[in-house]
Amino acid sequence: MPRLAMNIRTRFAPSPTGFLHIGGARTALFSWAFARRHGGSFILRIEDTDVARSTPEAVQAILDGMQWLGLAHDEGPFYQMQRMARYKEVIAGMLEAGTAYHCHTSREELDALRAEQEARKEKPRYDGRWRPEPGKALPAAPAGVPPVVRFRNPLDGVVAWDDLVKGRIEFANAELDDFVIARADGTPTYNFCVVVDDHDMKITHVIRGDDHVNNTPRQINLLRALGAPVPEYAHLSMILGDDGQKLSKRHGAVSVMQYDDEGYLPEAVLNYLARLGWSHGDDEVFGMEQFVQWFDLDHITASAAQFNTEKLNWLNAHYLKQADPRRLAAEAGRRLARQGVTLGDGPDASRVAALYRDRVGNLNELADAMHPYFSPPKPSAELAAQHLTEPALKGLAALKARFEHCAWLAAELGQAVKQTAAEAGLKMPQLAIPLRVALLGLPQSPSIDAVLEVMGRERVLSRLDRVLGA
RNA sequence: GUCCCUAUCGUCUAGAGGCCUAGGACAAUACCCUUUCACGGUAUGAACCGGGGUUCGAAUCCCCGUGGGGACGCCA
Repeated sequence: MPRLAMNIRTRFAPSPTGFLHIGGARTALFSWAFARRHGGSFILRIEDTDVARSTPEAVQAILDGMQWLGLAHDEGPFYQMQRMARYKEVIAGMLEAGTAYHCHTSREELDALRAEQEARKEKPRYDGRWRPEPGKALPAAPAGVPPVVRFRNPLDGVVAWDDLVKGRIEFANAELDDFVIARADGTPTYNFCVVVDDHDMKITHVIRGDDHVNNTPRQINLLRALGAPVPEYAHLSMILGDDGQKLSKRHGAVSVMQYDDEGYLPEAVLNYLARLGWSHGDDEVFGMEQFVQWFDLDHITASAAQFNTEKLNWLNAHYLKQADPRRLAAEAGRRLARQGVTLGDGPDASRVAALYRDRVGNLNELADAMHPYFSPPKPSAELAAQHLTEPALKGLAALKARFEHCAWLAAELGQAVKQTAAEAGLKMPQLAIPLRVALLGLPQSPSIDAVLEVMGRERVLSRLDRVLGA
């Protein structure tokens, strides 16, 4: 494969106008995996030429999101605003070579032009009125209107490329207009910077969102005008929200960091994203190491995919079940601390976490489940009335006596509960549930013997005292 | 409006002309396990957008239609 011989270089190039959302995260994941898969380099580039909308907070949010996901870049982050000198140099060269020209059309004129074209049901585009042609008389440049620089796009022929996910795509040059590459204030625009950067950074594979398909022919023409090689392109279709609607800042698009807040494990989010629009036969559950070995651009779906929170939840639960209890205890501890609960003088948090990791769907639920172990429970009046009845309390008293000198091991403790129930003429649930309410303030819990063992004799006895009124 | 992309169970998808009476996963339903609640296990229902071609044969190729999406900025 020639692909193995060349040094694969991919990039993720977000604009810092908001948080890193799920669609961006998947684009980053695929670019990262492709570079990793081929032993290449993954570059992070911040496209901040829109000075009005870019913010340092957004840059940080993107960096945080990438870090949380564990998508490390090999080069960068590069900031376009720091590459101004280079862009201006290229623009000057193009002006010199005649592949770009000054255009003095005002915004008002452009608006009028667009309105006319729309009225005629045509595709709105610049009409080339300032485009120099042999034998064409250009109007006199109006004074006081700083010109923009436009790219001189070929008039006819077609631009085509073999998109690595969508197959061959062709555009007639007649559909394209002479787009602005530098604003009146001299700052370069997106389509221009991308081309210069991708070229300078020797990007071999441009993996990006579907919404850039229409920019690609312009960028290819620009690349040709610059005498630069054209990279491979892979356009990823978009991700729709859970409701099938497209994601936008005001509808459904959430920061990847929100998944952290909601108790998702990064490996679950990553695994979910990997399977959203890409597949490896029937494989569903796999870690990043495996993903990198399998990943290719041939098995990416060309159509849009709908986000499915339920499947993400299932993967999250799956990863929770096999996560290291110490890590889970730390994560739950972080969350409990926010509620003012410390793990300090409670039972072994790792053991508690181990008791619950296969019963909860996310870290917040885990924290909730662990909560009663670390702060005294307060059974509601309803629960008390329902379960802490006269016969149940008698049973609990008997149980307490037994617990005082019973060996503190799950098997023994389970036996103790069974025997006490039998002696008190109670069925197992008739004693086990009141016991749960007494210890945890809840009628449900993991196996009662395991709960007892983890909680420890002292804590069990004192909690029993509380309900027995001793 | 113009251009571009796209179309398999509710959802994510397998499928690259015969292996498909279309497979897997999530979700759903039922049952089992069980000291509670979960977990887990087993089973069931559920799809090739429509119409034309091409071919001995089409979910797979082509065309048209329809649905969905994207783009049409001195945003990225």
